[in-house]
Amino acid sequence: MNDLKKSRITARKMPKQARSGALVDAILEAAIRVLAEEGAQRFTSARVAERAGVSVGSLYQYFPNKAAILFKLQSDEWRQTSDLLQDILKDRSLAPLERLRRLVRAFLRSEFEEVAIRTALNDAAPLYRNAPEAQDDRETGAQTMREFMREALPVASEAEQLMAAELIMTTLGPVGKRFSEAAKSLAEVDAYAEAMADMFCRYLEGDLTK
Amino acid sequence: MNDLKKSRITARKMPKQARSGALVDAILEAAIRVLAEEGAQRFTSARVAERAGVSVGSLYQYFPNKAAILFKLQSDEWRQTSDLLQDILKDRSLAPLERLRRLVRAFLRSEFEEVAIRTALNDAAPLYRNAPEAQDDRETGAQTMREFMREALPVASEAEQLMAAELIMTTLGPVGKRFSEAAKSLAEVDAYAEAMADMFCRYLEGDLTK
Amino acid sequence: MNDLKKSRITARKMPKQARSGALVDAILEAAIRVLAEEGAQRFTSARVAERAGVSVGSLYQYFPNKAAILFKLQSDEWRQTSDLLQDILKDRSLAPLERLRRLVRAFLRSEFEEVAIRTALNDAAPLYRNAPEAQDDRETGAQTMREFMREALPVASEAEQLMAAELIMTTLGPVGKRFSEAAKSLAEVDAYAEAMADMFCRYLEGDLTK
Amino acid sequence: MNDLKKSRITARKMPKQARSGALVDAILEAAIRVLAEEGAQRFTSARVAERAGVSVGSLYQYFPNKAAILFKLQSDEWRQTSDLLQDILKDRSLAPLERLRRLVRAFLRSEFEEVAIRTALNDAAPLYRNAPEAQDDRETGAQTMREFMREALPVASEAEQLMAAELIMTTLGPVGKRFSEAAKSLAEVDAYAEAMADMFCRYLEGDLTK
DNA sequence: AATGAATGAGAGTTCATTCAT
DNA sequence: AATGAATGAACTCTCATTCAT
Repeated sequence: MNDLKKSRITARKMPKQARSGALVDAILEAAIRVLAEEGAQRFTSARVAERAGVSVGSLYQYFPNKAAILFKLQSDEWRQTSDLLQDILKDRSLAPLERLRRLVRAFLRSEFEEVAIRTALNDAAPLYRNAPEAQDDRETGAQTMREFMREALPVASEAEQLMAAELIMTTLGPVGKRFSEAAKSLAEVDAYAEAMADMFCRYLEGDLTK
Repeated sequence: MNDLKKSRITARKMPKQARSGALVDAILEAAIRVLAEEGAQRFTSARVAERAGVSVGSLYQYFPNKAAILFKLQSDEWRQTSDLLQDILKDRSLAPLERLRRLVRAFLRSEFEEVAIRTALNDAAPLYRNAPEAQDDRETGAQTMREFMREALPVASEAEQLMAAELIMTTLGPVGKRFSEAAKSLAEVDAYAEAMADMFCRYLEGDLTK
Repeated sequence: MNDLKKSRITARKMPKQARSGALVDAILEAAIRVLAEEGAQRFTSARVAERAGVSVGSLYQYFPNKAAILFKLQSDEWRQTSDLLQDILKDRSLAPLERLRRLVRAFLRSEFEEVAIRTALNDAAPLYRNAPEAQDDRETGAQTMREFMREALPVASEAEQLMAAELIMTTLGPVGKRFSEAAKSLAEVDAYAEAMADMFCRYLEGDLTK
Repeated sequence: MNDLKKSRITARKMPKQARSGALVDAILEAAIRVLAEEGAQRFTSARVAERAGVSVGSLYQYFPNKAAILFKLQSDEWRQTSDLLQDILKDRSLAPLERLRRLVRAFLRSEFEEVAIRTALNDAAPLYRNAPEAQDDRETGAQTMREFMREALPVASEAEQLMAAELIMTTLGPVGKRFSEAAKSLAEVDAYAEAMADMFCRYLEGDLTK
């Protein structure tokens, strides 16, 4: 494989027209299919182009290199998760811990629906991990979680709030993935979600009532 | 349990056949060095052989393919973790939750010491993951954790015990890795360990006292 | 001399439309910049078009292929040299050998000013060399030199005159280039010019006084 | 890197040794054939390997990259020229200027014999020019020429000697190439050689008798 | 006329694995 | 047993040129 000496990973062209936007979409969808059906190892630029019904040349007109495609995919995933966090954690109509419980459930379900892609994308991480922009996307979600903690743990110190946010963010991702890989049915996913949510809630209750 | 040659990451000498054992060890040590210093992407059989001071041909005499080397490494890692679990969780001289706390601490520290290898090994996972034996190694550790749960959560139902065991096993690994990647000092590692242990303990206390 | 476009043929006898003339100029200037700044290897039609602020399509409307651009550039260079030869060698107010000396000096200085382009253009020679028109441009300069020799070597045989003309024309070009590459200052360029002129003059004096 | 066997461009006397030596030779000979028959633009690693009856992989076992092959070829050329200079210029049984005349003749003839290769190799110069070792080979020949000048121009200043050496070395190469490209017969080559030699000799006589 | 998206052959290079010695 | 030369498919990426809009 190629090393990422030039980590210019942001897309080459901004899709001005519907046409190129469609092409970018076609490429990304093809990329997802290749990733899900063939795995990270067989994720090649030629294969993606072919699946997208596009020439390799076109592919490279929209993405500077293979890593950029993967990065875009991952970026979209993070945005999706970030949205989920916002939608659920900021909903003040529910008690904080209830929100957290719903988040865990929603997150695990969304992971479960896309196990194949998420796993393959994870396998491909070494290819795009070094890109500096990768951090930005994560940060948005992390921020939301920290805000949530300020609300959920009003009596805890700031350090405790930060640690709680970090611990839960860190746990949610990889553990969610593992569980959605292991689960065989939606019911099982929900069972796992319940257990994880229990763990998180009891952890936070400790800091809440101390 | 399989009759896999026992050579762990912290190389221990082989009993059986001194010669081939030494060779296998040399290869595995070289593999670790290549992995840690050059990363999963540059982990090639030629490079491993060269670092081991062995010909590629010899390498293929002891390992059927590149994946087998990685698998062995991973297998050793699991055995190490398994030993850790046994040593700590079965020590009845301490209260269960104290044992769990110590386990988390010990686990994170051991991860921290070998971040480079563990990360690279993880990156290489797609190459060896499909091997069926992979499950066996994990199972030993999981078994130990389940036994621990039976002792720690005597009043909980078996389903609850199983879920608790699975949840903690699943969390320990990837979250441990993340934290040991993020940590900059041993003190920070310990802080993370403390938080994780808190989470686990409060979770178990819930089931313990219900 | 510095500005290629000043002595360019297209600038003078541009046919059809002033507009396309401007476009051609823009392309050629961009081509020079690309050549000088990026080198022959990175001289691509896309790059030239972009630098010229023109679409690739337009580029191909004025030049049948990439080689044609390079050929035009080279052609302009030859015309420049040809003009230099005419201006200096035909100036009857000076003694022939003094004219030759001035030519050498002027030529080396002009080469020195444009080392980057000339070197890159030379590197790209394989791409345009096969064009048959290439000879024509050279011929004009060669003709001037032959006429000069008739005047400078009146007692020599025609064969000697021809050979002298060819030898000096052949030497001037590549040796001029080499020296202007090697030289670090204008003074050094002049020193080289002096030596070359000495060589030429002594050579011609031999035929002159035989 | 491997130690590359020395083979000249005219693959006359290569003592067959180890297998790898033969392979390197086969590659270099194939490279010459590709260069001469197909030109610099079609000089690709695949083509060279195929012509050598070898796999691309083997090619890359002996040369780190394409440029290295070209560089080796060029290096051999320089050694050859260097040898020629030594053999002829150091022969004290002849008068200096007679030696110079013979050198010019011999050089032009050897160029003439290998026009195709030398031209193609020159076209490929951009690919290997940047290698720092390239200078070393040139230096040997230049040194010989300087020594010759000390002998041939005993009364001239050192600066004059150096300039004469540089001027003649610089002229010999590219002008020799041009002439051998232009010449249609050996007789014509010799005629060119005579003219060049005249020029050099008259130039040196000026400094000799000043 | 002008555009620039699309093409796809072709380039250089790597590497897991084999097998004659 | 041990070696390491040899293989060649596979990979990423480039670029001259065309052609629908």
